[in-house]
Amino acid sequence: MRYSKEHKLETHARIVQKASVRLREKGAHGIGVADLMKEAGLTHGGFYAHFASREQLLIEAFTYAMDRSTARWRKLAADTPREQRLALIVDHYLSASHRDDPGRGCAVPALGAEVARESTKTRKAFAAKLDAMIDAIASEYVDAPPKVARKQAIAALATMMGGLLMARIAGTGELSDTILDAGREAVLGRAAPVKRLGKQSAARPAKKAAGKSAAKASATPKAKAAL
Amino acid sequence: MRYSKEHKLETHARIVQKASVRLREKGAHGIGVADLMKEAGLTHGGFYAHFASREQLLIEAFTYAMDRSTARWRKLAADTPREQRLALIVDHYLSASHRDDPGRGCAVPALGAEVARESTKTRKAFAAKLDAMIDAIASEYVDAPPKVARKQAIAALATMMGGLLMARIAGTGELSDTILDAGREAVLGRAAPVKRLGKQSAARPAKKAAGKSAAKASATPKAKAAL
DNA sequence: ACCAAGATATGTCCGGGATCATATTATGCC
DNA sequence: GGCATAATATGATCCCGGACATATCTTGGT
Repeated sequence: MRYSKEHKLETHARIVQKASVRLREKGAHGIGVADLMKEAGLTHGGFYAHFASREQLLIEAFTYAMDRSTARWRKLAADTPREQRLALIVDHYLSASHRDDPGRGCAVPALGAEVARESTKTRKAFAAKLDAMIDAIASEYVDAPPKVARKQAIAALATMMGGLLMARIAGTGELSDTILDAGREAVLGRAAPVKRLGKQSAARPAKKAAGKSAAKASATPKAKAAL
Repeated sequence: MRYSKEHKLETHARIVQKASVRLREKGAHGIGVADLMKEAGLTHGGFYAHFASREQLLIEAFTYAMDRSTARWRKLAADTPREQRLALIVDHYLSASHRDDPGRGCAVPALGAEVARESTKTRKAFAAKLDAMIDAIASEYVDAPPKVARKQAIAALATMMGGLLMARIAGTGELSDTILDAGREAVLGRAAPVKRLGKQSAARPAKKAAGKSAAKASATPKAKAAL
């Protein structure tokens, strides 16, 4: 072969990476093939030498973005004492910087709804990565049986993703910050993350943090539904 | 005036309503002006007699969809004993029928991410309705101080919206149903809803951990329309 | 240095969508 | 019934995006 062995692979990877950023920023249909190629320093013509279709790029870019998030969490967990892992992840996830930088953030709040409308093939590829995400978080709920841990992980992720989505809709003002706070508190069960800025409110019923399984014991008649 | 006073108003409203359904189904950019007009039984030409721009229709359609959801919750609450209200709303929200019928469902999981990328004007209009949604749910947390109630409402909504989004990504299989379950349990503090809602996706035993303390039973009657 | 294969660029086709200008149709008042 | 006017339809324009056919450039081996 004339070109260096990895030349095309590198170019391909670069297209995917840059596309994954711009797609998260502008939406699955918010940017065209020509502009995506330009992001990688190329023109639109060579596109079909790399991808069978635009959809194929979408799949690769989505997959890449999801893998990056999951890998980041696993790495963060590996470098952190167990009791702090979940808090660290959640604090990063429900932060203003994540809210304000969708291009480098989780693909689910940014692209999930659009993915749900794409072809089955695309949706399933994405769903598989969502499943991996769930597993990564579930592995933090070590003291619960696998099925319970997965449900807890799902609940935590749902709150995180829904919270980030809501915060982005709200923009950057007070409501948005309150949403981020409320989400963190709900997931972490009012435990104070190491580096909270302010806004640490009164006691709330214990949540479903890494504690025992369901722990519905507290039987709080009213304030229930802490999550 | 030649035409009956409300003729145009009715047409306008019909366009908005039909559009709000199709937009939730196909995304904010997934359907064009011509097809949206066709939905209302018209052709595309008259569009600009009703709306200054496509964006204006989006704003009206989004607003309409959000108002409908909020109004439905308030009505549901008014017709239900206090202890069951939240459970009823959540059970409807995190149901297979809501998941499978985005056109009649909550606009946030369906359109939120796209709205966050629209013009400030559009986003703010949507955010205002999100705020109203939060208030509607917060009014169920009657025994907490207003600020706490709002945070609890935000957390509940985040879990609901994130859960529905995740469930739609997962499709209609077992993972998807597990996500709906996990979300309900998280929001309602592990109480199992008495029965599933109307149309069930795949045949699956809905008998999940129903053992523990029955915090709040939720006798959900049949339901069809979504939230 | 040369050159063939591979990688990228140029240019085009086709379809679709937003917008608007103009034509047609429907309505209710005289 | 006829007419002025409002509501809707027809048709055209302009632009953008995906796909692809073809041309040009780049590179490593000779």
